[in-house]
Amino acid sequence: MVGRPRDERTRNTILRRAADIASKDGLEGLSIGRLAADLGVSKSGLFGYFGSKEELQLATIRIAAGVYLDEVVQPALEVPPGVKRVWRLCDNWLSYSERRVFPGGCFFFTVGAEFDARPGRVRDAVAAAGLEWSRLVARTVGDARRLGELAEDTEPDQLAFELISFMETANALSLLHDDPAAYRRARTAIRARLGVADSAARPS
Amino acid sequence: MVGRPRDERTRNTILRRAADIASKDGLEGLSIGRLAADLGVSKSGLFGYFGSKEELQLATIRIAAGVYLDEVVQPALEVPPGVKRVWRLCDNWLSYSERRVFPGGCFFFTVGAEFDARPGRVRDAVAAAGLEWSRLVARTVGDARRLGELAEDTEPDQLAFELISFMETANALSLLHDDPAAYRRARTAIRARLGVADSAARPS
DNA sequence: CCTACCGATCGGTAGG
DNA sequence: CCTACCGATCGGTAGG
Repeated sequence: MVGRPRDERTRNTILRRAADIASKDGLEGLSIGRLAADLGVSKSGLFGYFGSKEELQLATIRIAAGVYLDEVVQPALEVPPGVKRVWRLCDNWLSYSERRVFPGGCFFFTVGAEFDARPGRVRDAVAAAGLEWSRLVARTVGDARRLGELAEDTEPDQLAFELISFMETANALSLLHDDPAAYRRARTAIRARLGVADSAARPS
Repeated sequence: MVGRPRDERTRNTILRRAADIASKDGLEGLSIGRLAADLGVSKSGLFGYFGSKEELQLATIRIAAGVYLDEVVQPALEVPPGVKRVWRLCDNWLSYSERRVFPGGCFFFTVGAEFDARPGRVRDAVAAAGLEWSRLVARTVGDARRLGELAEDTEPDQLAFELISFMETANALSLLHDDPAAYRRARTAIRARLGVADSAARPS
């Protein structure tokens, strides 16, 4: 009953826009009045969909997680388990960041940095999403090792940490310095770490 | 004449507190009224030191850069050039983050993520500080290579990117998940990358 | 789902 | 360096 079934399309439109704004200005920088003006609706009308700013923030995180799943995770699961799937996951992530699916780069990078030193439900939701992602990367690495495609002494959590480090930092540096070279550096580092060939990325 | 020489100690106290707040809540989350209340002075009195919020933000960045220099850079320059100096620089950074010299972790990580998608002087100052740091790491790596302590085909910019990735991500994950293991992972990754022994960090 | 409003807080200023 | 204030905006509510 909550969420007015008939208006779910409108609700999704609102949240997709909210995620775009939050990727640039954060979930605190996202104001209800500005979002309403942006969408050409009244502030109290928009407010009614969520009931509080915190609920709007939490719903925005859920929508962004859906985008992330569609853009990064799902297409990688079409590749069979192994090093190639690990590479696909990383390359999809870098492409998602590079294409500015969210205009402020990775939504979860922005809001992670914003809430990492504050308590509350928003922080908990952001942290949970990040943990799920870390575990997915580690599990995918673990599969590749079990298949004999990575050294036997590979520690999945450690390698996942390293891969995620390259991705996050490419996102951060490309935004702060308007420098696409960061993505090239991340791909070089990830390829070296996985021992995959420099195939798709060297037409020039 | 700007900055009232007689009050420079007060000014420094204000700015050091401002940097602490900004490391948690960002440079936009830093409000003049809250900062004044925190320090027990009037809002307009504090305002008079800076003249605008943007000038307060820029002065806060300069103070934070000084802390960074004292905590991370200077002590590493006491070690002679080479791989050990690179390691020292990285280890100092991780310690600076881990000891919460700023309560919200690395000041520049927080404000970098906050301003990476907004134009303006604050962003430019944050980006310039980040670039200076990247170049210092790359130069230190280049020195080590020239001394024959790293492989001849080491690319300083690439290795600097990788080292910085591990540091930034340790900071981010330790905060978001309240998990000190991130620092261990970063040190493991950096040691492997530099080929330095697991000396100081394995008493247990 | 709208207009009109609430108290709180924002950056900034007047006046002393 | 203070008190007192400015208009703008914040999240949220009343009333229809």
